[in-house]
Amino acid sequence: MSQEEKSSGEVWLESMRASGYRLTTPRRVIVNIIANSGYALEAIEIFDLSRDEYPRLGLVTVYRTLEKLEQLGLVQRVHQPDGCHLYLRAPKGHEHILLCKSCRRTDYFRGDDLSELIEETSQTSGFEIEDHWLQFFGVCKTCQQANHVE
Amino acid sequence: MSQEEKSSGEVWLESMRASGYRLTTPRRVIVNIIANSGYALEAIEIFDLSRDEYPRLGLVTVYRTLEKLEQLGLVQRVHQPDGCHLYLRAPKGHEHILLCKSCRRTDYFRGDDLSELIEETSQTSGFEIEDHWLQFFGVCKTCQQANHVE
DNA sequence: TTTATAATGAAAATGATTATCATTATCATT
DNA sequence: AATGATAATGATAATCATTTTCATTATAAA
Repeated sequence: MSQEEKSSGEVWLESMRASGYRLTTPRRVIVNIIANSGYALEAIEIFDLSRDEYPRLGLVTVYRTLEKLEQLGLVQRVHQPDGCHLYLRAPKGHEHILLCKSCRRTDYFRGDDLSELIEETSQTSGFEIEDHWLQFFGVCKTCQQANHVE
Repeated sequence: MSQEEKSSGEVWLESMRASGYRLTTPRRVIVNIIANSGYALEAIEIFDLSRDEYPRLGLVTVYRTLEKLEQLGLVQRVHQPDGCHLYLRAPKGHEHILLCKSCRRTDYFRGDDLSELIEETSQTSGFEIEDHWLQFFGVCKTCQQANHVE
């Protein structure tokens, strides 16, 4: 909690470097856009926002960078009932995602320990359960107010 | 539990009719494919399976029928970490989806009552939570065995 | 510096989904 | 059973997100 503290973006870049990826300007720009956004973004939105800083960026590089960040567990591709392929900071530890349906604002919450239910469901179904999703969808405070005015 | 019992397909078709949709051969065929499948299917797979029974079916009709079945809450579009747009029978009541990553076999489980967590998260975040997803992903018994043989 | 090669971006290709529109089928009414 | 309004269909074309290809450029280790 001093000036020494690293931003998420810096941490992500270090993580990429540690995995043997080269640090390039396109990657720096893309990473910072996502790490500093409180919203789930489409690839094309990340592209547009990044080009404000680095106009000769190619859309392909956005896709390639997203792919790597996803593999490193830093970014999560988000799926929603009525669409998919939005990207946001991956939840840490036992966090889960809370997403505004209207503006795609992102929040994270800590929830039930699902390990018991997972164990129980494994037994009953015979499945070996490897992943789980617990996601909430709703309307954030700002969008609730916006809709009231009408 | 007699011969009188209606198959899921028949129930879905009645529900479509009740909503004012006409009952057509393409719809009957598509509905039965999905209702009787234990797997989450892609649109193109539903198309191929349906054409065994009704060869002049158009792919567009599959998409249109899926859209309606989804609106009626009978079919759910499934999203997975590494892809989306698979279709399966929607979970009923408090059921949740369990999906095999390997063969897309579908199962359903009953789980935690999330209402308390939802209430609590609403308070903390200020979000008005409207929907939630609890999904498990794993490997079904059959695929576990298949992988052992090698 | 130099150099091997990872990364980039432009362009083309692909593939899933959607829109258009003339034709056909359903079903309420006769 | 026949009629007719119109919902539904399917062929085709259009759209749009994502991926592939490949010549050029930038990174970072030596």
